[in-house]
Amino acid sequence: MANGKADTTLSIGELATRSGVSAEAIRYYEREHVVPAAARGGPGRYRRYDEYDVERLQFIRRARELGFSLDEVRELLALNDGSPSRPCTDVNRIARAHLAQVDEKLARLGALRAELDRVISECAGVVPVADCRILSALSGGPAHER
Amino acid sequence: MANGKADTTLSIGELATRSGVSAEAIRYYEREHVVPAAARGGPGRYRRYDEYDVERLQFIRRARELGFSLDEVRELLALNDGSPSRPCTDVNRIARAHLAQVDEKLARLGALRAELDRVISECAGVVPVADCRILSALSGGPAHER
DNA sequence: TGTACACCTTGTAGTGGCTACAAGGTCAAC
DNA sequence: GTTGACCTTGTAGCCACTACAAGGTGTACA
Repeated sequence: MANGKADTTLSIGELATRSGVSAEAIRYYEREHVVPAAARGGPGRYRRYDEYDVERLQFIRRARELGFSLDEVRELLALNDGSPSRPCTDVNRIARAHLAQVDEKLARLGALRAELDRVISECAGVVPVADCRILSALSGGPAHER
Repeated sequence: MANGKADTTLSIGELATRSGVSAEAIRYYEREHVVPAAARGGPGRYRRYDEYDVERLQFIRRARELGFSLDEVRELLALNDGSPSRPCTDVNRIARAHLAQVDEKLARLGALRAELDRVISECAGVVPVADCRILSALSGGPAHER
């Protein structure tokens, strides 16, 4: 209570600046129960935050940057808040499942990229539209697709 | 007019089956002016289609599978419909710009994947939550992030 | 001719994770 | 007291659909 850190209070705009999460996103997280409803301190009815909230939002931002969904972020936060002596099996499960999803997305995008590249490479861009290999590929050209 | 192909008429459901595009998506494309409003033929007011529409929808489906946006699809269709003797410069431009976007997305996703993998590899999943490297990385661990 | 039933119609809401307003309220400083 | 920056809630928009509701139509068969 007297640690000189937790009793600084911040507005949502200050929290936004400090955490790197926009004020609108913070309100959105509150609506979506990713973070609890902020206390409305002081004389008025504005949301008030402290250093703990800065850390929390930074946690969320980093998780989002790694591509975790808000559902996953909620779970990770709950695990982070839970019993500190429990093994981090669930954290690992969530992270590995997410990695697997990212790998899938990469594989799909890589295949798409290869196909797109193949289609493009057949066309120099100077022939008449009627002979364009890109368009003929999309029209069901002979090269692939069945 | 008497080529035995163009005068077969199809319902939206049949077009969906033949083109591989759902009936709901076809109606959506009509609303979004990706395809023109269908004729309402026959005795009632149902949409009627022909073989030409099957080809059109297949074109759209293939372009979508390659990740082109509906805006890009509209442009590609217009070029495909335009003067057949014009050079396919614009087709090439659209396709190459799209490829560049895909490459960007791949690079970002690859970097994210590497970072996620790094974070995960530091944690065997059996240590207490309090010592979990995944959570400490998200909390602003010492390894990176600033 | 009746009727069952598959299919179609339009319109609306939801997806994810926000962003971008609009219209008005509050706070702090001067 | 007044300015002006900041905050409030609520709503709409993004993308490319999907899903559903409530009702209309087409056709096959009895």
